[in-house]
Amino acid sequence: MHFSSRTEYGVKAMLDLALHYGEGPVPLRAIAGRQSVSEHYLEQLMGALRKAGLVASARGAQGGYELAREPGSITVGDVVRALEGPIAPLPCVEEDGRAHCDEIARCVARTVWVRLRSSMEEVLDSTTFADLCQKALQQRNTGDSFMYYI
Amino acid sequence: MHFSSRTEYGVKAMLDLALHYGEGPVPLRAIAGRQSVSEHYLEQLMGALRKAGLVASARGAQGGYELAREPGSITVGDVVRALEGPIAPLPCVEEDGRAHCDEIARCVARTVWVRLRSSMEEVLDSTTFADLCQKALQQRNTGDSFMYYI
DNA sequence: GGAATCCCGAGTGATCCGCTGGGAATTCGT
DNA sequence: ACGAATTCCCAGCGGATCACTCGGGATTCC
Repeated sequence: MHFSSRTEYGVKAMLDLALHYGEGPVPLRAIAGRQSVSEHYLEQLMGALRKAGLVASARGAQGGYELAREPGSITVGDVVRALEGPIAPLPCVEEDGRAHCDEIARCVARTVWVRLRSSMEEVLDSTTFADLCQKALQQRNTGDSFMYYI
Repeated sequence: MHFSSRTEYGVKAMLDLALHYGEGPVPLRAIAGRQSVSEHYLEQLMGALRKAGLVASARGAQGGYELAREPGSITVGDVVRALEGPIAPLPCVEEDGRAHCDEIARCVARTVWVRLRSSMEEVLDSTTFADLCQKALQQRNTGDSFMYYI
């Protein structure tokens, strides 16, 4: 049970953008280099993030990506949903109605998955990229060796 | 991001066994029938659960499976780990040391995954099959139409 | 015009999932 | 002793998804 690495890379990229928020568009090449991810692969993820309205893109020379809103209003959950689909440990507890299981009303096992989903959403939706930025800067200031995200 | 249906079926099967705890071995066929799962497929899952020490098996006629311990001492987390491996949203936050990422100490994104893992474990490890049994019986008593698990 | 970008779709090898099949070993009832 | 009921084990398999790569088109700045 893992999120795919799309999500891992996507969150890293978004954090990178958050750390450069307000400085104009950041080209993919720069992000890919800092995060050691294939530029071409990252491109696909950014496409999804753009369609989800989380990043804005500028084409042409001096173009690139930037956050579509301020870091404090974008959560990790937003990114996960954009890249991975609805957050749900099993199909039968996805939020959109499609049941996929006709025993929903009286399925006892399902109560566990519902609680699990809530608890996952609580963590993911309560963490914004502003929070992560702050943590990153803190880490940089306490002279903690070297900062990964420049 | 879903658990595989191994887990879904496995939890249902374990709950079935829990509801028949103390009545001697339950044959696979009975479980498979009640839970509408392929008997042969369920067999594989039970193999994993047996190796994890969660169920005991009796071969031959009148054989079958039963919980290896009392329902109150087996959690949903136990079953998930037996069928799905360590609970971790990303490989880099698996409990056994294997890092897979050399930036662990200063990777800010990782803190989110760690918190997520904890929160998932908290839910899964705090739910025992005795709890689920109780919920199932409650539901049966409140005349809630019909009980799925007989 | 030319370089730097984003944009898009197609292809690919590996891996896993969900399931099926066949058959051996074990145990119980008669 | 026999046969039915069961667990056990291994092997295969079609489809899906993942993590990429490749190639090329469109756009924008200098």
